[in-house]
Amino acid sequence: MSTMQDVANKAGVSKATVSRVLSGKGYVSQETKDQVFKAIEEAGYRPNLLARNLATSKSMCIGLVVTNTLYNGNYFSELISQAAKKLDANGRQLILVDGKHSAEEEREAIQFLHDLRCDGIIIYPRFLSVDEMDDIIDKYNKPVMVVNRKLRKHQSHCIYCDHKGSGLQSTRALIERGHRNIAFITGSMDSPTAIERLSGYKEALSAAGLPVNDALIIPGKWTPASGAAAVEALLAGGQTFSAILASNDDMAIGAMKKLNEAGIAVPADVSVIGFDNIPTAPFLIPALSSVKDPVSDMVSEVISQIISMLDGGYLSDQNKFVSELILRESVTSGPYLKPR
Amino acid sequence: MSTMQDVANKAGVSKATVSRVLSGKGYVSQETKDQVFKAIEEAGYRPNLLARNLATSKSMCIGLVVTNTLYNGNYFSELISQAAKKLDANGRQLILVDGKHSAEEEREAIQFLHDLRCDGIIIYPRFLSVDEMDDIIDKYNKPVMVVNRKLRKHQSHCIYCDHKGSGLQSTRALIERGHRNIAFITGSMDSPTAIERLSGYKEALSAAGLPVNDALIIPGKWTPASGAAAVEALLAGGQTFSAILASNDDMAIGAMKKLNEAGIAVPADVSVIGFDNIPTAPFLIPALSSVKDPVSDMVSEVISQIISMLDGGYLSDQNKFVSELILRESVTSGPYLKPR
DNA sequence: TTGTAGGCGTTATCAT
DNA sequence: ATGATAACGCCTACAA
Repeated sequence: MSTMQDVANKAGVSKATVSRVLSGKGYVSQETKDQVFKAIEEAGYRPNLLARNLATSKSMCIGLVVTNTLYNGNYFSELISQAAKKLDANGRQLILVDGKHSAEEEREAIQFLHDLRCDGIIIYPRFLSVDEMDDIIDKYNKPVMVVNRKLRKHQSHCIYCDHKGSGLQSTRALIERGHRNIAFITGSMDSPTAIERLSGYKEALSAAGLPVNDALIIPGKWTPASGAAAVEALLAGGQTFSAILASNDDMAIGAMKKLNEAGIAVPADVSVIGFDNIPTAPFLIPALSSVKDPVSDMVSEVISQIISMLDGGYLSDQNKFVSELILRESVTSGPYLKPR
Repeated sequence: MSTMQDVANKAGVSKATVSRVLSGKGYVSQETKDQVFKAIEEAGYRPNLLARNLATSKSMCIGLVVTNTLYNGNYFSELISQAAKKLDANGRQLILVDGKHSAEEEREAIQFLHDLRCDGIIIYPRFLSVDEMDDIIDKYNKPVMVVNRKLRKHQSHCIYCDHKGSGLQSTRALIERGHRNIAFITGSMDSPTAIERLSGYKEALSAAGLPVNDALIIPGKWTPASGAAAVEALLAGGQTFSAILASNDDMAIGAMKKLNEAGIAVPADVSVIGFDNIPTAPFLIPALSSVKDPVSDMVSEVISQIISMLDGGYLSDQNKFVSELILRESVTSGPYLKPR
């Protein structure tokens, strides 16, 4: 690997001059510029980014910590592609690090990014508490932004979506359309998102003066299989319900399948709403309504803010995103269903 | 940020000693070790990986170039999560770089990884020609592996899946089950994968003495919408067909939807096979057969080989993967269908 | 406009 | 067992 010194020798100038030519800063005569470029060409010279970053203590890289359990399908790919695209448009690179399966490992991932001297860090947390993240933001001297969580202290360093509100909104939509017995399939309950969606559901019921029936709340694990199992449990329990609110589309899909197998029509007999609005779902199940989780918007905003911080700008406080309920035929009122 | 020198001062030793303690190489008395650790703790010291990498010219990072058009759903997320997991198990990090929309940009992505002094590079190419990749492998002095393409020169630096073979295999399966008029929905024809799958289809027909009917070959673009459009074109053209082979599952899903809308039953009237075997598809369409693309296996193998090279090992030549045809009810022979 | 020299934070090779 | 000291390759005042 040829270095800057090699180029300098070949061009008959000093390292500093080569550096100037490359960075475009400082004055350099056109003549020497040409010589230098020629030498660069001849030497097949390529700058060593490690050395440059060390010297400047900048890396033009933004780290993203995502925890493994999220590495799933459309949601994840949209998150990543959005981040990569947006950063790239700013001449920066994305470094993706896996937060794996625990708070400790999420901490390590952040530490790694820190040790790598990333210009900024985006955390899409799974196990880390908001308080700890507030601490991390305090300690770290470069921009850190948290996605999908509302922080207590550093309110402008996070961006989130009102999951409780969307649980409330979608439940309310079902109620308004005449549903009284609405089953709810939860996500993994170690996830704040799952908890918030459930609480929105409960609150909407209470607000409408409807009872919260625990037998209609079935634990799921975000997967299609767990959605199917939930419906199976519902049917086995002989529950009466005319609608199902599943905490994500994958589970809604699993639920749909079980309903079909049981000869229960959607939406004629029962209505289903999911969350996330994955693109292929409505293609297959026109009847599936969904609450669109605004991942791309959130990621996009987070990156804008990091870049703004790096450029010495201020952070906005507009950090709460709302998700949009996309109603399809599904929510038309079905008959109260007592499965056979 | 405190440096090694700070720690050394605090502990009353030299930088070199601190370095020894940290790396575990060389002798250092237990006593000084303790002092150093204490000093590290007090100073909140964290090693600067940039400096370390510069000094060692190693980065413990492996770069992965994936082109944007692949940033899609399950296939992509499986690719990434597999890579991240496997590398992590070897104490290394994944750096994901976007190859964007052209050969030039793919080149730049590789260059970037090179300049970053990654220990190795994995290329999942889209626009780069195999010849150019052979050149790149020649020039680069660290491990480079290419996924999903068969190279001419560096046969052991690539790993690929026999897409033609799987097109052949799935077409043959349909023929064996009595289908004579098999429609084919292509992928984007600028993709070698799409071309190979199509050629497998044609070859299987010819081998069985069946005519290749161009009117049954409809161009698609990998998306569900294009799959739906393809079926629409098929129906509009009044074509007779009892089976559809779609070049991926997303298009198969779109095709299924159109068939349903047209009142054509799957598999009773027509059989459908897709490619990739995305996990939610069979959940939605039990009748959808699919050819499983062995992404995870390929990525896993590629990483093993890179790690082996880094450790001075040899490369295996077992670099051809076969995909598995997963038959569901779909391929039972349907009646020759002349759409109304 | 160009060159010199010191620094970025490590590692690694010598001595001691 | 420990300490100087020279790399690693680049940037950046400061001088010339």
